[in-house]
Amino acid sequence: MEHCILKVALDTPLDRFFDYRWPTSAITNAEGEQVVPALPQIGQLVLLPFGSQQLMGLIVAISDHTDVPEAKLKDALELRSQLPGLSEEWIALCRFAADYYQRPLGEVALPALPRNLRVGKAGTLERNLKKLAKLVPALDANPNPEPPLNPAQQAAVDAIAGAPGFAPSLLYGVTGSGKTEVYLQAAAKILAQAAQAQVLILVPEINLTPQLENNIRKRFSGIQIATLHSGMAEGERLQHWLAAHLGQARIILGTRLAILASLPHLKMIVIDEEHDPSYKQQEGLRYSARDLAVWRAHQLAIPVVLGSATPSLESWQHAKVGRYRKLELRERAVKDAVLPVVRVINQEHEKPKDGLTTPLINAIHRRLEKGEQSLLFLNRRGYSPVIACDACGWISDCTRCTAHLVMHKLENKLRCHHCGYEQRIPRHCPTCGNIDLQPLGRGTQRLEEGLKLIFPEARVFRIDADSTRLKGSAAAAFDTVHRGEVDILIGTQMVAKGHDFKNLTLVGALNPDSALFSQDYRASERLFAQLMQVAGRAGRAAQKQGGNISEVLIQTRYPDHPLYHALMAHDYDRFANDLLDERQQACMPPFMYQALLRAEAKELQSALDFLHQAANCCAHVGITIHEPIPMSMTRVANVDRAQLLVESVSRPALQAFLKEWIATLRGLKSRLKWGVEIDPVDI
DNA sequence: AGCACGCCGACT
DNA sequence: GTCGGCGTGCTC
Repeated sequence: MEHCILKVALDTPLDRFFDYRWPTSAITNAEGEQVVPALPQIGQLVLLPFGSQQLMGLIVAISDHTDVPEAKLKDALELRSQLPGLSEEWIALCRFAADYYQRPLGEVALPALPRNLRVGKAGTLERNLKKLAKLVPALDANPNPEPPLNPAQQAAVDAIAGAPGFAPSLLYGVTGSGKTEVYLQAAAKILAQAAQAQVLILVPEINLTPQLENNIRKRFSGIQIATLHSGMAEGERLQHWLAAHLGQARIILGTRLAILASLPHLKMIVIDEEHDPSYKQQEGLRYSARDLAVWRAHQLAIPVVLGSATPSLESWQHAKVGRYRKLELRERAVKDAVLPVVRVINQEHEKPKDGLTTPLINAIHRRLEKGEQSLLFLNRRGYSPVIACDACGWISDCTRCTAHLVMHKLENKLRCHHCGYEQRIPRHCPTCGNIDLQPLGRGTQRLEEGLKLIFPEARVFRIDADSTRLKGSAAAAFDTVHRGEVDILIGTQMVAKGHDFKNLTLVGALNPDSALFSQDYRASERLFAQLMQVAGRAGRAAQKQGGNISEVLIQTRYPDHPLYHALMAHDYDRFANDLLDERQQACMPPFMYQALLRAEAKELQSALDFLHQAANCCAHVGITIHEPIPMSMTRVANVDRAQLLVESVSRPALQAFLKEWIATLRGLKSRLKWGVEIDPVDI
């Protein structure tokens, strides 16, 4: 019998391919019939015996010889020939990501596929393919009536959809400036240019931006739209993935994981809110969907649009030096909309009562009188971040983490937000017995309690991760606000994204100061974006006759901080340029390339020892290796974590060093858990 | 990473 | 007597 050799990538940390036999001449099957096996192709999936388990592998090469000894070589079990193979471009994308993030190809490519494709039986796949074939795709990609654009929007659409080849654009415009309309009309043009063209639109979190999905579906009611995000059920996920892979879905809307979808006719990528931290995966393969999107666009020579009111400094710098075209939308495109007035309230002069200063309380009163809504933004859930005993100094620390137990009064629980530990709130101090335990600080629950006392007649409503724990309840909560059944909305960062509250004219930001002096140098950049975004919830349709001007009031102890000044002046340009200058002078990203080696162990010292050993095990010319340090939150769930920062002004030099370094570290055979992160965002 | 094999402690 | 702890070695 004749065979060929399949070179296969597998989802294992072993950085090599595995060889398997596949028959190329007729064989006898179980029923005793002679059958000719399917001809394998690069990009197809195969089911394989691997050790004692069965795994799905991706064929990356087909050959007629192998260096693997005959005794070790095994036969592949099943070829998934029903499914068109993954394209060479897709494999190249995975290979790039694998190289860039220093992982084996199989660890990138296979987890990027729907689980049902990897572990499911052939029958599941066939059923899904049949279901899709029945769904005859409507092929009318013409958009429904499009609203007129202002000149800046029109120029942006023309620039994006008119330029052939790789053309990255930074679409810079405040909330309400009409970025979405630019995406939609640019997408319409791209879809019109080629009969099969696909457009990928990435959003930070799909569940928080249902309005965008609705807009897309309404506009393009004639074509199939696929959505891809982590909250989907596996069956649904497979359906949508297949629709994209087979080219049936013409618009693909998804979160960061959608950047690794198979899109055979991809002609444009949009990254909405490109600065958003959720584009960076924070576990496993820590990739940046935004960066991969730009690479993918470059690979395919297609346009990519990065949209934001507060672009990341990385993108800002690219635009500054001309690598990206900056397309600016200065006016608010929404009818009658004006920018909200942003003011700071000096907390040193105006002492807050129940967390609220008098000017803020008065501003809320004015909205209540006019029947308008107010939003109070407090990025801290629970009742109070910690409770303490006045008598002996005991505080509610988590025994398993370097963190406080947060008081959740409604559930009568102390809860660790990092490891999930919870206990009843103690009636008296566990060390001295004092019954007078004090909640320190203020979370959304406590703010809600205070507001109900100050405004007994108002309908106060809270939206945070606790109030929306049940699936689907977040959407219901937002609907309640949209229906006008809420006067005062309290929310964490959950409310900052996407939602356009028509009747909301006041936003109060409580206690944002801590980010100003954070260890993390990116904290102020994030704070600006967050405040800008939450400010954008107000004032989209404000200033109807008799209505209040939309107002954003920030309670701070540092009213003169440049960040607040820039916010009041709506001047992100200056803020970003100043930050970039600082970064350049301090040799920080984007003027420096970084990687982080993390280690975890039961004892902090063994993690630090490993990192010290790592720091001294390799030659490093042109690479700076910093001192190993415990992570700022050292212990989580009884595991101590430490990290080692590595940086270079040359990315190729850093990449080359890392490759060698990681190989050496693997050779150390250390028993503790470690990993390397490229372009870390929180250090 | 899984997973099996392998050699030493407390239990029906 | 065996169930099970996790050390180490392999996966085409």
